[in-house]
Amino acid sequence: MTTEPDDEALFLASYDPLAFPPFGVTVDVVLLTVRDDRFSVLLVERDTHPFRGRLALPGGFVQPDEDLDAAATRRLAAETGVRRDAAHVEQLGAFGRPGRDPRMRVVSVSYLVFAPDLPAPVPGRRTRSVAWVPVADVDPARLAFDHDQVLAAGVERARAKLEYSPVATAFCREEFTVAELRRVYEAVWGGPLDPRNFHRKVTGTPGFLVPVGAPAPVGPEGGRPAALFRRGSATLLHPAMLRPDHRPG
Amino acid sequence: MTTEPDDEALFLASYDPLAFPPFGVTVDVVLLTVRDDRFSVLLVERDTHPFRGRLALPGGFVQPDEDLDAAATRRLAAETGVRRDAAHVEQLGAFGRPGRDPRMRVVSVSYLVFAPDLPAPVPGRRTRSVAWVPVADVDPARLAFDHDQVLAAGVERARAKLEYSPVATAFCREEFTVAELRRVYEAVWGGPLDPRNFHRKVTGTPGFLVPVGAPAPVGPEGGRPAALFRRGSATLLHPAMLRPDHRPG
DNA sequence: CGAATAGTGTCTCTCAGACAATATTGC
DNA sequence: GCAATATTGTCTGAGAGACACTATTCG
Repeated sequence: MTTEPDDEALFLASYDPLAFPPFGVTVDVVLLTVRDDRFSVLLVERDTHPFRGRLALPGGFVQPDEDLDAAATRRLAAETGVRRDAAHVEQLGAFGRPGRDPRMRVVSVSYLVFAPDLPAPVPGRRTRSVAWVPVADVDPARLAFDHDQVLAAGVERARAKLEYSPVATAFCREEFTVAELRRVYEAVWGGPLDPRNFHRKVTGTPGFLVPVGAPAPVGPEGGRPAALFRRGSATLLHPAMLRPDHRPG
Repeated sequence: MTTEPDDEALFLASYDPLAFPPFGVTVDVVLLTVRDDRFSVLLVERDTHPFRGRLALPGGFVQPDEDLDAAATRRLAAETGVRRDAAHVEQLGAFGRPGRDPRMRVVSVSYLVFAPDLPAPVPGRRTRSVAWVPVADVDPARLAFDHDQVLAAGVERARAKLEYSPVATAFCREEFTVAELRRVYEAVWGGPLDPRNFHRKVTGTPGFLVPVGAPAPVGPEGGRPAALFRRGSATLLHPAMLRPDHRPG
């Protein structure tokens, strides 16, 4: 069942990588957060061709000996200052339509990142500016490449994932209140949730939240102080959170 | 906001695609079906290097002007005879760890396909043989490349997707009985389901199944004949089907 | 009729959604 | 006390799981 070493070596020696059509491989990062109760994405204004002056997702070419995940987290850190362990990172998918990049055939592997509200990031080398933009305010026609499709896929995945996984906590700081978590859900789903049912639900779902020993923070403008929580160990929520009007068809 | 044409043309003219590290891009297909009540995957035995003699998922290099989806359906048709419209096809993800292919740096975009039980497929050019293998019988260590990881991701995605989407019907022929659909769920999830609750559930979930006018097929070895159904128009199930013991943690 | 499979009804328990009521803070 | 926010409790209806029961076929 195993191949003979001599045979294998012979084959490798005669193999010419350039006989295969050359592709470029990039990573693009859909970095999402909740800022001022607005579900927002990090966009950069490109300062080089192609799509110079247009808004785009941060990203760039994968290096020859670099894993895809490593490339994504490298771009994330370089262009936004977010460290991998401070956020939720998952692969979103590959986008490779011929012609999506006018320079050459490029396949982009996109990554979805959830991070808590962050200080304003700094522009990178090829970017004129970088900014958080509320998802609802993004004009898809203004985005470079096929980043409108990538962003749409990331946003929809984020909305779906909040239902059955505890990743919403990745939008919060390490310690947070139930109300803060609820505002994350409300921002991502785009509608109000009943604070009382929400509270009962998240505190009653096993593994979602763990109470912090010192349960008394401040109150911003009055009201009873809220208890603090950290994220629990669950990777899936059971039962799931349900989007209010969610009637699929 | 838009770039000047002269500027753009100048840049493109001076651009050298080969200055970027060359990647190979392949598609791999995780083709799943239910055969004899067994959840099975199509594997080929490789007849060329690398991994000659080892089992692998069907796949191959993407052509220079070919869309990723098109490449996947092309390989699907070429190596298995399955047409795209006869199956459910979705992208699974990209796998691109350096070293996963000894020939060169290769990023594989994998596709997940659900098809009804099919006649035995024929081997392709670089494959010695091709066969349906029950998922439970696959030895991950015997698979070529990183196809153990790709297969595992596809299997888990399939199991999860049966919960909230009607894709299980893609494993059935165009017209099917509730019992046939139930055996699909049982094969994929690996355990028995209550036929009575299952029947009530699937027929009661809006958009999942539509009854066929002529509701009387044959009975294989006795028993009341079952009604026939086709898949409905729903893309998501509400409420979802639930895996029996599914206690995430 | 008996065996086998298809399909319906019933009961209980969990849980989502609506919303009343209580608790705890600042002013 | 009053306003504001946090948290608990109560009720109702949908639905999942267990399982008795009826329906329809073949031999």
